[in-house]
Amino acid sequence: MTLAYPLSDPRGARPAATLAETFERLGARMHFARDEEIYAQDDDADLLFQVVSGVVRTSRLTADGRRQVGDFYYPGDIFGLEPGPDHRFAAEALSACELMAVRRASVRAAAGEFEFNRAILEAARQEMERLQEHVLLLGRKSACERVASFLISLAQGRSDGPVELSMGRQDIADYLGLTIETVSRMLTRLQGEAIVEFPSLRAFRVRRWTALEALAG
Amino acid sequence: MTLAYPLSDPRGARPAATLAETFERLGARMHFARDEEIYAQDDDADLLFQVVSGVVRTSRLTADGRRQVGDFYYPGDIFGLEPGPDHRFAAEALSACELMAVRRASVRAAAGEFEFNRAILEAARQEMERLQEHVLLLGRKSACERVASFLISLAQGRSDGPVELSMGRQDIADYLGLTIETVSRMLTRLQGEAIVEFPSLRAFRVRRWTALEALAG
DNA sequence: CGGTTAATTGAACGCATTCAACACGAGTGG
DNA sequence: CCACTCGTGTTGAATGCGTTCAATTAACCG
Repeated sequence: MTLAYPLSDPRGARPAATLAETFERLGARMHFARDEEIYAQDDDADLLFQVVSGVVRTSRLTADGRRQVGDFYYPGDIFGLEPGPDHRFAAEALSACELMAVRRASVRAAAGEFEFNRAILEAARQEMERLQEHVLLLGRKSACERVASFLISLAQGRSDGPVELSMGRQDIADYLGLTIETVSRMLTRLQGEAIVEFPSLRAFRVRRWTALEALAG
Repeated sequence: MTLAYPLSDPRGARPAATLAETFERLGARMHFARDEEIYAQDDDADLLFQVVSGVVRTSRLTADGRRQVGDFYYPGDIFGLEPGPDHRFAAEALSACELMAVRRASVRAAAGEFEFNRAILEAARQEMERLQEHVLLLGRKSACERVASFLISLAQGRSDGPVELSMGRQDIADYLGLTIETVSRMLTRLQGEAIVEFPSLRAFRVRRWTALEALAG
């Protein structure tokens, strides 16, 4: 990891209008290489991050080695916001990443800034929404439905152009609570039914949206 | 549902120190009978609730009838905080309930934007913690581990006295992402190994804590 | 080209589900 | 007090989905 700017920089500035601006003002720009750890499980949750470029994965390891991927974070997303004083999930760079980081202390110092507080709350809400959706997926969906849901969540918005798959099959499996083999089988099946198409291993295109949505449960 | 006090009561009071105090001051006391709906899926998320007595269950139904229980809320817990403008999960009273309810707008008006955000954020964090734990459980734990984890979460704190099971087997199953039969089998097994003991269907006692924790994964 | 890692495919297994029957408890009325 | 019923929970047997283990293929990079 390389640090471009010093981390602490209160500098007594005025309230920021947007979270992005606050990160720009109070934050430090950081760079992480592919597969580099951003923070570890059980680390102090001191910093709050916003993705500028690249993709980040959060994950948690159980004692006996099983892994659960929490989520994937894309440019604009905020992560590192934790319930307690330490990180329950570790964070790693899926690809080369550029991040903005702010200390919690800085957040507190700038606490008068309504907009900033509001933005953190907004981030917490997004996080809750992701988590609720994830609980429903893991609790009540079949393997096929999970994979279909996952592809939809990646592809939605991107009209019809090919969507990049930033993560490998193992990451997808650990995110969906499946094995890598099952994920592979489901992808093959979806491709066989001409619902999605894989120009390469790391990119796909949705061919039949309604069919995919029907399969997502 | 019966309403003891009017819902809106700004009364120009001072900022509250804690969310609990805010509930005491601004909230309206509400009563719900067993199995009564507190709010429905897709209702406007206008109110925020705190449990005074009784137990509340949140749940979500999929189109084809599968149900996922979000969580169970006990006295002191806050629920109803949602990411978006409407409720993704419905809430029902598991037993006869006494709740304090406040309008979001009331809290914001009375406590000030800052206090409001701080308190809500704190509640959101607790909710996130529950959700993260739930994701790990649903994604990577076996049926036995899920049931053991569930019993532990209910029993922790309560030294060794019998713990009440406020919910039926179906609720437990829908919370753990299992079927009612599987839950029953696991409970029978834990009982057979003298790890827990069931004086009645709706109460249990932990006999061997370390064994139970070992099984929880 | 090899050499290496990631992904797919196949076959056998096992855990949880499904379907079905049975047991238990609480409430009701004879 | 017992018989009846209904809801809830338990138990058994068979099925199936996803896993596991193993082998093969494909992609990537020197």
